[in-house]
Amino acid sequence: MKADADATSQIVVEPITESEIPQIANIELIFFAYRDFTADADRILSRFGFGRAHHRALYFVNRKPGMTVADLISILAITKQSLSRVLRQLIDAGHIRQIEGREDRRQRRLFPTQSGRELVLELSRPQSRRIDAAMRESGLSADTLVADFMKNMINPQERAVLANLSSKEG
Amino acid sequence: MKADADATSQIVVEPITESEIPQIANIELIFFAYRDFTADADRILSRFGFGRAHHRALYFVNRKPGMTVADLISILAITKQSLSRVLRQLIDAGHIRQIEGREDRRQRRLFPTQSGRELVLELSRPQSRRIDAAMRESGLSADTLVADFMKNMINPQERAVLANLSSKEG
DNA sequence: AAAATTAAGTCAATAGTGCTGACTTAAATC
DNA sequence: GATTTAAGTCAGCACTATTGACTTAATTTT
Repeated sequence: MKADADATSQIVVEPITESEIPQIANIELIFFAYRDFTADADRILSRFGFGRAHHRALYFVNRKPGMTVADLISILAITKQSLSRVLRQLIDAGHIRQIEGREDRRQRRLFPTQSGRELVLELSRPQSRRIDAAMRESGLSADTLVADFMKNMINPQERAVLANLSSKEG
Repeated sequence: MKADADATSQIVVEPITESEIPQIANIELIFFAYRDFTADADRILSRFGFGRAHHRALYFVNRKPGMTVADLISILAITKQSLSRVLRQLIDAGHIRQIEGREDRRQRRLFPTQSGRELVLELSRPQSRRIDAAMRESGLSADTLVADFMKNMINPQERAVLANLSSKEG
């Protein structure tokens, strides 16, 4: 008993409590939920030798066809050098094509090909189904509470970027 | 016009629609919400030269003090080799200590130190506040809808792991 | 008691994703 | 004509994670 007391001195034996971190249960749930949410797509991506970076790039190009390289770098918040490899692989695989800007010929406007569209739909479908099922099972199908909550989780200054993505204009 | 039509053949100009992917708006919101959610902790971690892997390991050791190395590997779903470096750095930094199992002396039971507890609280506080604020702003404070939704986003077979984390027994 | 299994740790090699810095090319703008 | 901008490239580095092979010590099985 004495030896045990010595060996455990300085350590903390009590788990974190809700009194210390009120949202501890939700922190954990979000961690596991996001992991499973992304795992759906990860499995499909690995068949193509792609990773999450490819998914994100392909996703936004499909969401806003005709976006420039600079647009994509901005929305992904990564560097030009980081994007280049991923973009090259997507172009080489025939999922994305670059077209010289008509107004500004320095720009390379990014468009999905038919296969790029098909791939992004294949990646998005299980994610959409998972959200849909979770909403139904939680009795949230009819309202916008999930969207409201997620919006409020995002930094206020970034919410403008989202509004732009949902808008009709390129 | 003819040149343009040729140049854009095979590409897709239309964005993804909700008729193709019903939950497209929520997919996007979840992506940005999770990014901002983790960014809070990332900033703090970088001050210590730590990454997300350290956060996750430290988190679960604080959540279930006395867990074994095997427990942690299982819950993080990573390999022993991946964990080893991260765990070593956390031990060297004095945030985690290993104590030989009393029943099974092959086991190394993991406990946070006082500094480990303080660090995990510092990392968790902004995440807890963000969730709390988002719930209040969405009018969800009073009920368990967020938790319900997140639970339903997790693969059914993994929900048992969560129940174990929340239980009183080690 | 010997053999097999288990928990943990280690060494080596590899992959994916991201970073910084420095530089080039071509086009647009001042 | 000079400067700035958009995109691309080269080189090197860091972090996180992987697989495979192996060691050590302790426990369990036979």
